[in-house]
Amino acid sequence: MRIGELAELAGTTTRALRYYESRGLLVSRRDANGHRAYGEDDLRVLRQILMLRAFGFDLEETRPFVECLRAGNPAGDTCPAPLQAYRDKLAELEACIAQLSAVRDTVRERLLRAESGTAARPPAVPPEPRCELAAHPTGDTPQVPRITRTVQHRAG
Amino acid sequence: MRIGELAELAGTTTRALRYYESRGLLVSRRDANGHRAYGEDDLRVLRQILMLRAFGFDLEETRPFVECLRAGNPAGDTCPAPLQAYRDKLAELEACIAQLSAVRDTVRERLLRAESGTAARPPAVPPEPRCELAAHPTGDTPQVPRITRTVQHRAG
DNA sequence: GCTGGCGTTGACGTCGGCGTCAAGGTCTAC
DNA sequence: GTAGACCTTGACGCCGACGTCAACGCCAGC
Repeated sequence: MRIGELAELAGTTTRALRYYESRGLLVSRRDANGHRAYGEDDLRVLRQILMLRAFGFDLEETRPFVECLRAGNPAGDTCPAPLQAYRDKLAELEACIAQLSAVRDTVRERLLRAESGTAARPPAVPPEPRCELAAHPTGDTPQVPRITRTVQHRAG
Repeated sequence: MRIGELAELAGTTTRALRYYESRGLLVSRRDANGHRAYGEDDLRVLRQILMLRAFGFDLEETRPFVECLRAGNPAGDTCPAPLQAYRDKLAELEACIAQLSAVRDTVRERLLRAESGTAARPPAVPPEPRCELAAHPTGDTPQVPRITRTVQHRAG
């Protein structure tokens, strides 16, 4: 199977596949003419990646699952590292949900005060972690939520 | 008051202030030497902006509030546009929380299955909107959650 | 042999919200 | 006069996950 076929089967683009390969997540044999050649196991790896991305894992976080698959496990998530990755992501999700709920409550309160004309404003600035929320990107592919850590640039 | 003083009073940086001005959110008089000069109302506008950013509004979304303040309202959120912005943001927050909760449930379920060794995997791909969740960026400033819409680039 | 459709690598563009130089001007204190 | 602390504009850097050219190779069918 060549790259275009694999991409279509998995519902993504050739560009994404080449990008995953550049990150070391996908590997490819090459035909005599240099074209990438894939098999069924590559499709499984790719689907694993895409599913996790859909759950909000960023690419690097999918690596333990990919390695687990490559190690021969039929499911990519039964090794210790993927299990821990699940737990970490769950904790992240819980924290973000709590955070967003707190913000929602604060915004709701401010809306009520503003509607009633009661101009009260405690600084009311919630705590540390950040949650970014985004609309669906292109509308052509069935998009799915995404959760990403975004530690900002501060290194010189 | 000059830019450094204003920035420190509001707990931000001069770079941010110049950026806000470049976006048309802050306006500045100039001293004879070309230095920016600010007053108390500029501090109010700036605080409004920073508070909303802390709630997850992106810069452009703070504009109605700024305009409401400039229109003479003591609170920036009693005009129709800011009220609607509050409501929109609330709806966005609710949607994102629901989305993240659904993902959390799915991930939790997959964790349980993987822990028990039961390799079952329905595609289980949740719906459309995206939520991005990020860690605190630098750790030096008291950071706060952020919610942003990120409609991706597709225009040519 | 020529068009069309696939593939290849490389490199720049995109998004927001600033950080971080760089190269200079201004004012104050010593 | 000179060091230092402030200010100015301009421009590039950063982050992830690709999109989007550009310029080329390979192969099939006409």
